Amino acid sequence: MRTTGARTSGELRLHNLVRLLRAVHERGAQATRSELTRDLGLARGTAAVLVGELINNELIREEAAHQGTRGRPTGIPGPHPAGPVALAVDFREDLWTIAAAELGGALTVLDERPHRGSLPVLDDLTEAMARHRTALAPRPVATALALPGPIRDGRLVDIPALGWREIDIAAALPGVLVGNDATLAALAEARRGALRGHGLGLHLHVEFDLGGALILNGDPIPGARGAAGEIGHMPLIGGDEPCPCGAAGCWGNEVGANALLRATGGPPHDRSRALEILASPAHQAAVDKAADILGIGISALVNALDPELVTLSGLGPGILARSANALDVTYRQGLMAFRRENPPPITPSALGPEATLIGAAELAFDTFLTPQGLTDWLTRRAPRERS
Amino acid sequence: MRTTGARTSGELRLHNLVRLLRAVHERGAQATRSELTRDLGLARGTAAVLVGELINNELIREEAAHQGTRGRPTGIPGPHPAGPVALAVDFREDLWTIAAAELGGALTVLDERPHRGSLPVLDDLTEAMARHRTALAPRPVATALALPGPIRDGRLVDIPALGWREIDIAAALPGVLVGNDATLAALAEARRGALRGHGLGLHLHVEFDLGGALILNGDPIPGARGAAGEIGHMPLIGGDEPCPCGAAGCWGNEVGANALLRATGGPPHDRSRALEILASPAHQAAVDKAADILGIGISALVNALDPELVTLSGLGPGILARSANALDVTYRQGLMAFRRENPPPITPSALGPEATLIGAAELAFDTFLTPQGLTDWLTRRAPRERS
DNA sequence: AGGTTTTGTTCGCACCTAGAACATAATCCA
DNA sequence: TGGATTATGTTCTAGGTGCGAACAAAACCT
Repeated sequence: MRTTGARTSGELRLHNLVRLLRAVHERGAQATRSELTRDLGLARGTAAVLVGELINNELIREEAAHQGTRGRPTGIPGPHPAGPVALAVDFREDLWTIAAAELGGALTVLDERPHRGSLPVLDDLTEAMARHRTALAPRPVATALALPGPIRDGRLVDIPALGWREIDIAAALPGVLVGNDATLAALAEARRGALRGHGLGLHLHVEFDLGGALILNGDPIPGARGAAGEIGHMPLIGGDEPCPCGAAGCWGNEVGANALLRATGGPPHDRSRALEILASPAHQAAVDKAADILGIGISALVNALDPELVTLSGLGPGILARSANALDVTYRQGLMAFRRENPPPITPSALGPEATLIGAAELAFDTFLTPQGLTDWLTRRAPRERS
Repeated sequence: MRTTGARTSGELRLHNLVRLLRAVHERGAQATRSELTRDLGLARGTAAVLVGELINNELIREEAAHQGTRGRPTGIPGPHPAGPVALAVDFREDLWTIAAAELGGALTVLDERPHRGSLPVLDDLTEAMARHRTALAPRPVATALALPGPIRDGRLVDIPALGWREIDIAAALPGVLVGNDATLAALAEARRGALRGHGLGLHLHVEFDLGGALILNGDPIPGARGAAGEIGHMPLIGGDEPCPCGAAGCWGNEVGANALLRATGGPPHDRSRALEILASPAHQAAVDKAADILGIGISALVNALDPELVTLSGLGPGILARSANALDVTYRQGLMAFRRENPPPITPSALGPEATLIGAAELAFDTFLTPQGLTDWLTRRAPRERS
């Protein structure tokens, strides 16, 4: 739970509204009102009042539950057709996607366009975002953008594959939350994937680079400057190979798409060819090598951080599918002896390629599903409604 | 803040009592009632009721504040002479110490005894703990024990230097909270040291081994099996040197007391000689070497985790004092380029050798300064008092 | 069709905190 | 030295909240 706690009887109501709305969202708009009432420890009467207030304010709407059980039928609180939506944007090296998420997490792709990576693409993106925002008005409550590179202080972005350096994204897209793609994939996994319900988990996102995040109780550990998750930049494999990041010997370089392309003698920055390599039996050795290194790195992180579970997204599941054995050997070898009898499992993401968008939507809703966010919504529509 | 939030108007009172008591403790029993009232956002009337209730239940007592300001004088809520205490035990390889901490953190050493490390020492310790607990009854509310080795699931302890393997400490000392010494030193630093007030910090504790913890908002990130903090067991320095932990190439082996002893040709497990080496100019090279490795390791952790600040305790401050330059060179070299312009500072602990005890006391009080802990205290004394 | 079960609805009650009005005790200043 | 000022403690009322009991409703079971 991320609620900070009420102090006055007035805040109590607000906090319980947030708790209820959050529970609806977290459970994918699947839970019945009676389940929510029980799980949140509310009296039935209180729950009725809270649900009513959310419905009155167009935050949720209650639909009949499918029957089959005894007793008076209950309802399923779900997204209101005029209710809040989060805008989620996934900006990849070759393509951007805009989607809208409603309460519960259901995603609708609104727009998708390939691009060449020249800077003016940001203008196109800004225009498209503004267009969708006004088209959906007043429903959008927050917008979040995923970017494939380190982000400092929520502003400055480097995207190595496009040659972008220190782009001030906050100036280009004011009011938009930004996050690293790997961190957001991790967030998605924490909320709606294999990490859900676990206390401490480690998620790795393999693309051109290797990124990831440590997840604690459903939230990624945020770096001081917003640049955590650069988990690939540790010298875990000996060697002094210089890394584009400026350090040397970074293990992440030997795992991602570029490593596969390099090992098989192709040009860099070609994601589709990397996928082919992963799919083709001819390149088993290159994939095995990446899996080797991945195992070494994960073992080191597990030793240091002791997660319950490790999940992989991006190219990770492909590597796992092709070279599980190679990975497992180096993984176990690198573990401290006492961890070997029951090591944290390494599992593929449960979410597929939309993980990053899902994570961005969660990030956006996180700012809304708070006492402040809810207050804004309620006061904004106070003038109109009064029933 | 670690309060989870009230749900009912009844819980509200309890949560506000906890918030107030926690604030008293966190601020070292230095804050005045009017400061606490403001900082917690309470009405003066409410604060009066809460303070009164805490006083009535012998949790705090209010003393006159030193004057000098205008207006009606306020009081300083501090520990009650019959109020709760936490028992903190530091078990080192050669010595154990028992101390009592009162609200606000003031520590009194109750007992201290050198030992040889044979297993019956646990019986002596148990006896001493029981004796002090009954002598102070009914004040002790929790006991926490710091141990110099990894702890699994809060039960099984390995202490390499003593040859202890898989000792079931929960069976030997039922009802006692146990924690790794490095993790508890980190906790102390987070609550009452240099990490206080920072969001994300990294603390390293250098003794025979190298341990530490990542601190988020005042709390160490807890490992899934209680065995996080084994941060020294990553292969960051090349080489295949086997480590007693079962893995190979662990950087922590080249930093601690054993590394210094090895480099200068002495027998292992001699802490006082390690301190001499640190103090003697004749062994500058050995200390420089340890500092080198420490810099490498810290840079890798900073790249991956992005802390605001790195703190060192145990032998760390000594290494820093002697070889700050050597450390700084490898530290900067290992950082990603964009982190170099403003890298997180590396500072010595502000707490000295008592850090581990302080951390144990904080751990114990953490279980008391909760709605549950407070309820237990209040109901326990309900039969007697009623004023 | 009547009994059973589960849930929604209504309402009185106990509890909490805010805030206003007043009391108190220190400093400041003439 | 004594009144003005200021900040804080104390007291009390009002508004708001959730709980829980009693009742109503709507499904399933036999």
